Amino acid sequence: MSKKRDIIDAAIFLFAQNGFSATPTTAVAKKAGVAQGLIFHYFKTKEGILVEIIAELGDKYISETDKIIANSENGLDAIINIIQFHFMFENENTTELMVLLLHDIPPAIDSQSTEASIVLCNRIDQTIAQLKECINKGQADGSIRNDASSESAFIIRALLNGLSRLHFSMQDKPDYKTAIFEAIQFCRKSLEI
Amino acid sequence: MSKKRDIIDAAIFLFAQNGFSATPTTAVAKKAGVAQGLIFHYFKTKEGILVEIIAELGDKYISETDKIIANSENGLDAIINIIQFHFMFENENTTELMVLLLHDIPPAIDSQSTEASIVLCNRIDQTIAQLKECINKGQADGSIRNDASSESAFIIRALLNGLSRLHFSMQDKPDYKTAIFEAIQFCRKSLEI
Amino acid sequence: MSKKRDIIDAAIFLFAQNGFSATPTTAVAKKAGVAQGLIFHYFKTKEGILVEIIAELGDKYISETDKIIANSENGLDAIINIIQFHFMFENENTTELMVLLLHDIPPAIDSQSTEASIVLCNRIDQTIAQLKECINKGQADGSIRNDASSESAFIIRALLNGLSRLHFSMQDKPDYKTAIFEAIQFCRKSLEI
Amino acid sequence: MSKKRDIIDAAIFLFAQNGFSATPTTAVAKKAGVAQGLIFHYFKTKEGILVEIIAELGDKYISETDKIIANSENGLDAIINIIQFHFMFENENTTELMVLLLHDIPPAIDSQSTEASIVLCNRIDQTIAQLKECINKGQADGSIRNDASSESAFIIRALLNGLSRLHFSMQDKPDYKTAIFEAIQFCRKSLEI
DNA sequence: GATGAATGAGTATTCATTCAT
DNA sequence: CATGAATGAATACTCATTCAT
Repeated sequence: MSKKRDIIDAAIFLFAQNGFSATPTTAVAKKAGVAQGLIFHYFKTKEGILVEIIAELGDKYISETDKIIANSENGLDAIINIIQFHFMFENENTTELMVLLLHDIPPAIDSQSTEASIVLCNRIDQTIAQLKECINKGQADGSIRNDASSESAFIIRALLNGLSRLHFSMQDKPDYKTAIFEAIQFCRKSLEI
Repeated sequence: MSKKRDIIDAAIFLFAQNGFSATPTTAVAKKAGVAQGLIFHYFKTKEGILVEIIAELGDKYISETDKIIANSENGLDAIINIIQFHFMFENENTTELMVLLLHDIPPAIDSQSTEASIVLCNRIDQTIAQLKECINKGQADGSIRNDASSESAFIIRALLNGLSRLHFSMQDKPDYKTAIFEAIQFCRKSLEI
Repeated sequence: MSKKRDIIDAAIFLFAQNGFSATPTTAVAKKAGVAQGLIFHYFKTKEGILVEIIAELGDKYISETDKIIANSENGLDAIINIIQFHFMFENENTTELMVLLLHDIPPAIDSQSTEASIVLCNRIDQTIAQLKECINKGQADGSIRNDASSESAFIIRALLNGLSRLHFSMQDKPDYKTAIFEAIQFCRKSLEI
Repeated sequence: MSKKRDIIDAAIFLFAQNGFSATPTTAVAKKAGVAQGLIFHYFKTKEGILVEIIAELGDKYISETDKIIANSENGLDAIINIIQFHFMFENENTTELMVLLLHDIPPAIDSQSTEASIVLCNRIDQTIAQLKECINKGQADGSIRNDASSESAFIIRALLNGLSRLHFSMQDKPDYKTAIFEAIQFCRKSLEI
């Protein structure tokens, strides 16, 4: 199973660096130190590697945030903790996350949806559902104001993904630590009673 | 110059639908009703089309927001108006904007930056600079609280881009009008005194 | 007629530098400072330029050698003078001659002969005929030994063209002046009584 | 390795017939009976085929002439034998040699040198070095006159290449057997004491 | 499991040539 | 005579994928 792992790791590195479609399977095989054919033994298609990367990282993210929600005092606290976790996660899984957020999969629109984009959207959907759950919980436990709509979950997800994307792609990044702190304040002020 | 326009329009449509790298220049030529060679007469490379699309739409966005800033009462008002404009712009230029936000340009990292990604980052930088200007103005005119850092500009940009991206790529979109309203509230609560 | 001349001069330079097939007509037009279309106004095809270059230089060479033959004392003297002239000509028309000798025209074999190769072979044939004439004359006037066959003309032509080719294409050229002197001695010893 | 051989053989035939740049790789693949992609599996570029052809034939020529030199009685004898060998070699490897001598490689001048031209010049250099060696040996063993300069090696090479070129490209070839005999006499008279 | 030869469809780009102006 | 937009056929090279070993 070690060689399969080598292939995935090589793919993460190369997809993050050059993009999915600009990375040939020959390059992945070379970096992984295996024959090109072995890739298609483990993954039916090139996209199969991407799907596995997305699912793996997405599931890891979701299971971690699940724990965070379970361990938080109330709904608002859970959201704050998720935001903090997001940036820690981004920091520890920069390369992998770049594959998810900067990947070049055709949009899942017009029935053209690819398997990778379906899996990715599914994982994002789950994170939005988690945030919604937190908002509902927070409104129940009194930590989040009642007029906050559940659409806020969508907004927070957009904010987090958008920040990571900007972080990855911009050369002139602002003071990122401050930005993270600001992001938390941003959400807190918007949600708390 | 009409044929050049036809090529750009065809490219916008196809890049938005299938992604940049999944769109062959033959398809662009066919849709534009011109010979394939003409594409390379006007644009040196396939990426040249993308660069022109990005620059064109980016400049349009920036010049509009410039006007909005000039016509707003104060700093906070300007930001609110920019957010509203953003969604109107997204609505009126959905296809073009999908090219900018969903296109598959390799990340501008590791010196691998492509011309398209450079041009795109440059335009995003300008929009961030505009937002910073609004924050500074708002703090001067008393419409924005003094402890709001200029990193908020980065956050608002991330929020807007993130929302449009989610909007484009997710199947189960939430009630978007509410989301827009929420986004404005989100920012207002976070910035106003 | 000045622009036609500009086209020919540009073509000579570029064909010599990059080879005929590696030189696009756009490059010729650009260097000549004319529109690409004008090339096809003066020359029906790209090969037409090459044909004109070959014919022009070939005819110049032949008419000069004709004069040399007429002015030489005897057959052997004529050949020696032609050899000397050849190297002077090579020196004064280096670029043009490179087009003739290094050009990449498909071989005139298997009925695939191109117009350019026909014109070139025709000119070479004429120079061989001139040398044959000199040998015959030399045998008549007693300056060339009788057992020298008329195939020597073929050999001398091969020697001259071969030397120029080597001269053009080799980096480590030997002392060329000595080589020229040697070439003359080479022929003299072989032909004279 | 058989398919690689098929590709080379097909390329030799087609390059000789139509010239290098006028031969598409599709034609080579078709004639070789392989998929076009296989060409680029074995040779990185189209020119790679040419390089291999040149190196292969050049090395064969050089190793044969090395043997001839070793087996010759003296320096002059070695040169005479090399000349005879050259024409036998030309006869037995006509097609391959046409690729070397008629191919359309841009001149190795102005730093524009292609890999093929570098390899070719290198092989020609080696044959010149061999001839020089023979002249030196001949002057030592008394078979070649002392006032023959080592530039004669350059001249003999020019003569042989020039003769083969003329032979390949001219329609009206003279009695070639006589020409060979003459060429030998030509050199002998010029070199021997 | 693992290799790498072999395939063949795909694709950006080039370029001679035409033609309306 | 002169331009340069427009054409369309040609072509080197890429690359995911298959398969015999």
